[in-house]
Amino acid sequence: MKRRPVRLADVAEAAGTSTKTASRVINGDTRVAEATRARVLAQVDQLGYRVDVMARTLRRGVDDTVGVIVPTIGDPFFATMIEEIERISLDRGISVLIASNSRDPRTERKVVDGLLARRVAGMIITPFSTDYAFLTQVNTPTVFLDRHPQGLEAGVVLVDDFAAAQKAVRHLASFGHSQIAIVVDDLEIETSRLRRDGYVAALIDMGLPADPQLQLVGCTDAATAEMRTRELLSGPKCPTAILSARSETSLGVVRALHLCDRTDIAMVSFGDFVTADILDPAITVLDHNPRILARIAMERVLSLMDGSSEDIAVDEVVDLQLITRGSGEIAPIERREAVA
Amino acid sequence: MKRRPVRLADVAEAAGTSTKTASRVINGDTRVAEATRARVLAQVDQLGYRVDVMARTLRRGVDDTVGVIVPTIGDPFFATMIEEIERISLDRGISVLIASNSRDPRTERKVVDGLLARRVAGMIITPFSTDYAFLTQVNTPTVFLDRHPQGLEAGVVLVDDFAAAQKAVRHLASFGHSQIAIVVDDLEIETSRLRRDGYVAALIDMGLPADPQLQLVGCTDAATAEMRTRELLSGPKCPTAILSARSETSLGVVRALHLCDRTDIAMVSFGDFVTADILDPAITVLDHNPRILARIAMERVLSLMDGSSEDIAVDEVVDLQLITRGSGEIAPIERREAVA
DNA sequence: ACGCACCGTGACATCGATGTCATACGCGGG
DNA sequence: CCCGCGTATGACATCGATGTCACGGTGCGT
Repeated sequence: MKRRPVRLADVAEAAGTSTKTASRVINGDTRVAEATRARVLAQVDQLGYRVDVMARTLRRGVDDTVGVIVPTIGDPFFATMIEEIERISLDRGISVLIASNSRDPRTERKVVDGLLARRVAGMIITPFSTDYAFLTQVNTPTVFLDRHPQGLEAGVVLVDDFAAAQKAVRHLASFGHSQIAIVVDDLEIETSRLRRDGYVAALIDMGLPADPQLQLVGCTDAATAEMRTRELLSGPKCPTAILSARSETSLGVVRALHLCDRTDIAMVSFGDFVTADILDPAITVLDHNPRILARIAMERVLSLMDGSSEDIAVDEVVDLQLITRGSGEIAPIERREAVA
Repeated sequence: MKRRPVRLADVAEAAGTSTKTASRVINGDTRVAEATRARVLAQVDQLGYRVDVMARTLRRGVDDTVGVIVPTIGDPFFATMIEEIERISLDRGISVLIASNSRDPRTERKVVDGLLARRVAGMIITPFSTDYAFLTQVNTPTVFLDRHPQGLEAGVVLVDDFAAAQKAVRHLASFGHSQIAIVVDDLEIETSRLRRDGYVAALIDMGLPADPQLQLVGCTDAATAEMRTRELLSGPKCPTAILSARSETSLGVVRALHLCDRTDIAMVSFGDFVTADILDPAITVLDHNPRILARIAMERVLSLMDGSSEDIAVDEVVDLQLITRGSGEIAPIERREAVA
C-alpha cells in the first residue's frame, strides 16, 4: 500500500520535459512556452504533485516561514497573538511555525535551535530568560516581543509596562486607596519587574508607603495567584485594592475575591480577559492588546526578511489605555463608611 | 556579517575525521572509538553545530514531527489541547508543527498540504469540512479529533456529543424547564449536528416540543452568540433555559444574560471555560476536557508512527461529566412563583 | 546574407546528511 | 603463518529541487 511520493521528476517525465522546466512552471517562471506550462500543470494535477519543502529549502538555504515562540500557547494573550500572526502570514503566503518554551530556559534554547535547524526565514520571540548572545552567530532576522532578550542588543516590540502600572496605581489611588497590593510573576522576567517598579514608583511618588507585604511576587499562574491572594485576604495586612500584573493571574485574583466574598476590594488587571466585562463588578483593565503587538512584530520581521530594512536595535513602544468597568472605581471601605 | 551555517563537514574536518563518522557521533551510533567521539563532540560544541533538519529529512524521507491542525488557536479549548500535545511531544523528543484552518475548507486543504510537504511523520487533525479522500494517496499516519473527516474511513477520538447534549437537556428539564433553547454552531459541522440532535432527541423523548425558534443555529463565535441570544431574549419566545453547545459561544450567551439582566434564565455550557465557576451564578458545564482528548490522540498517532499498531477505523469515545455549579439548577420563573 | 539578442529548454552540479558498501587494522584459532 | 572475523573508519551515491551555464532556433537590424 505504500507508494512513493510523487517527485518533480515524475511530473516532468509524464509531461515530456526536463525536471528543470517543470521546476520553472512550479515556480511561476515566465520564460516557459504556454503549451509546455499547460502540459506540466496538467500532470501536476493528475499525479497530485506537491513540492518537497525539505528539498527546496535545502537547496534554497531558507524556508519561507516565520517561527514564533511564546511562553505558553494556553495563555489567551499569546494564543490571540499567534492567531493574528497566522492571519497575516496566510495573506502573504508564508508559513508559520509555532512553539512554546513552557517558561523553561532549557526548553527555550531547544526550541530556538529547532527553528534555526529548520532554516526559518525569520523569528518572532517572546524571550523567557535564555541568553541570546548566540544569535549573533546566526543571520536569521529576529524580532523580540514584550521583553528584551538577555545578552543581545535588539529592538523589541513592547508596551510601556512601567508607565502603565503607574497609571493603574494612580487610578486606584484617586479613589482613595492607600493599601494597594500587587500580584506579580517572577521578577526575573523583565515585564514583571517593570510593572512592579512602576507600581512602587507611583506609590512613592504620591507619598504612599510601598509595603513589601502587599507585593505578591512569584505568581506564575492563576492557581498560585488565587492561593496567594486568599492568604493575603485572610492575613493581617488586607489591602483595599489590588493590581494584578498579568491577565492570567487576574483570573486567580478574581476567583479569590469572589470565593472569599470580598468583591468590595478594588482591582485593576494588567491585560483584558474574556468575561472581564460581565463579572460583578466588571473588571477594570489595562488594554494590553496582543493583535496590535502581533501586527507590529510581523511588519518588522517581514521587512527584515525581504531586506528592505536593517535590524536596528530600537524599541517600538505601544501605549496602554485603561478601560474602566467598575472594579477599579470602588472606594475603600473606610472611605465609604466615612462618606455614609 | 553573513556567515554560512556550520555543516557537518566542517565539524568533521575540524575533528579530523570523515563526515560519515561525525554523522555517527551525532546520531549516537555506538561503533565509534571513544577518542574520536570526544573529538567530534568537542568540535560540535566549539563551532556551534546544529543538524540541518531539512537535509536530514530529505535523506530520511520523514521528519520526526507530528503536525496538528485545529480550527482556531484562539479557542481556549484547542489552545489547551495543543499545549498538552506539545508537552507529550517534548518528553518524546519529537517536534510539533501547529497550524489552524481558520474554519475555512480551502485554508484547511492548504494547511494539510503544507504539513505533508514537510514530510511530517504523523498528523492530528480536527477536520473542518474538507474532503479527506486524498489522504488515501498518502501514507502519513493521521488521527482525527472531535469529528469524522469527510470522504475517508478513519478512527476518530471524540466525545459522545449526542449523549452529552441529551444529558444536559434532561438535567435542565429535571428542574422544570420546558422552554429550553440551544445555541449552536453551523450544522455542517458534525459535532454541532450531533449536539443539536441530542438536544432534540431528549426533548422529544420527554414529550416536550422541539421548537425551531428556540434553536439558534449558525452561532460560529462568541459575538454572534451574544447577538442572537439578545434577540431571543427580547423576542416573543423567551426560553427559561439555554444550552450553549460550545464553550466559546457560552461566553456570548453569558454576556447576553448578564447585560440583559436575565441571569434568572438557566444555562448549561458544553465545555468549561475560565471564570465559569466565579460568575454569578456560576456556570454548570459539561466537562469537555481537551487534555484527555490530546493524550489519547497522541498515544494513537505515536503508535501508528512507530508501526506498533495498524490504522483501524474505530472510534475512541470519551464520556462527559456534568459539573453542576448553579446556572443549570435554576428553576423557571413560573415554577418558582408557584412554589412561593 | 550575417551577426546578435533573446527565447525556450535541458544537462549537470549542488544544497547537507546519511545509507551502502568497502577498506584497513588487529587478534585469535587452526 | 595464514585465514577469517570483528571493529573503526571512509568513499561514494543518494534524497528532491533548483541555480548555473550552455545550446539550438527564431527574428530583427544592417
